[in-house]
Amino acid sequence: MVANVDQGIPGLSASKARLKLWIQLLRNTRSIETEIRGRLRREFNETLPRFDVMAALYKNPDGIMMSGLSRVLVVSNGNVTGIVERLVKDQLAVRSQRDGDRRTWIIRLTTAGVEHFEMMANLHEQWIDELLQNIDPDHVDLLNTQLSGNLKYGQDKHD
Amino acid sequence: MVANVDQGIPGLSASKARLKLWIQLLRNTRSIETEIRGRLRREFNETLPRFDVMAALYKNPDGIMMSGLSRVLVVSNGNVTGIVERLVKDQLAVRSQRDGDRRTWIIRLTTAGVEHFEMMANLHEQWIDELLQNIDPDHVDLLNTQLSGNLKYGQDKHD
DNA sequence: TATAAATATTTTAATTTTGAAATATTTATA
DNA sequence: TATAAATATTTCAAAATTAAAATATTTATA
Repeated sequence: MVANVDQGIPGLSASKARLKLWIQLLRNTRSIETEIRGRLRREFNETLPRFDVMAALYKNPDGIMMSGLSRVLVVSNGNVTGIVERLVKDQLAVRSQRDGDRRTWIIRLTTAGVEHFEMMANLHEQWIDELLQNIDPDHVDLLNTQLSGNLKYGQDKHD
Repeated sequence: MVANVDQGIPGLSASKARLKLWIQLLRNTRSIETEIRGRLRREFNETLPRFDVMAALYKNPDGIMMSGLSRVLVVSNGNVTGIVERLVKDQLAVRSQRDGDRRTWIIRLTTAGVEHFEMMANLHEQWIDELLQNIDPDHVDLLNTQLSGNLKYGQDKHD
């Protein structure tokens, strides 16, 4: 057990205080995600994971590899396979093979996919703006810096 | 589209800046969750959702209802049913009926469950302490306040 | 007291998610 | 050039997750 010094909250060690705030952070972000998920379903009959993949594809009009999606969305490879499969089946995305590298797939939104995403994107941005109204962007920025500071592990590449 | 005023980041409207930071926040928290999930599996052959449920049960030695677990963990009712079922099967938790209300179940950790959780809890707390080393607790606290400020929707109760 | 509304939970079907193993391909090295 | 190592992706089985519907019970109300 870590020594009970340097405590910002009376009676709690620094590590316990950090743990508590971390749990609250997860809870709060999950609440907002739940709200967004419900609105996507009710307004557009769309799921959050599909929306997230489409957003990543929209940001990459020249296409992005499966592993790129996995990296920027911080989900497993196999997960991306399933979601993209369904988007392709719905003709919202296409897979193509390039590069002379026959292992890699390049994923793009179709015209219908772009239309579908743009139809949702404006309202989605307004929702985030509404739900995070109280947030000071500078604080989030700082916290993001602090959060990513210890990620010697996973993916923290820019977009 | 929201007017392009009050911009903290050049070229980005306030809502776009907020959206971008929100996505980064989700990505960073997810990276840390992924790391914790992997360590739990490798060190203890345990999953994160099960650990989270056990943590909530440990904090409530007098028991907590299924709906209470659902609320504090911000997951659906049906989800809790499945996880608790597996914990009960493994004899780490028990369900009991009290209150004179035959709809409700009170869930508790068994002695084995308490032992199992305590065995993991210290190391888990160290992991969080390590992974969030760069985090200023005051900033997380402030951000939590800001995040929960707009949650007229979901659950933001204490505990 | 019936009946309706509210509450607590489980069930169900579909999707999401993970980690590990398998497959295919490319790159590096002996 | 073989062979090994690395890379990219899919497949697989199990668990997690959701939303909606179903079930059971309690509480409120006419």
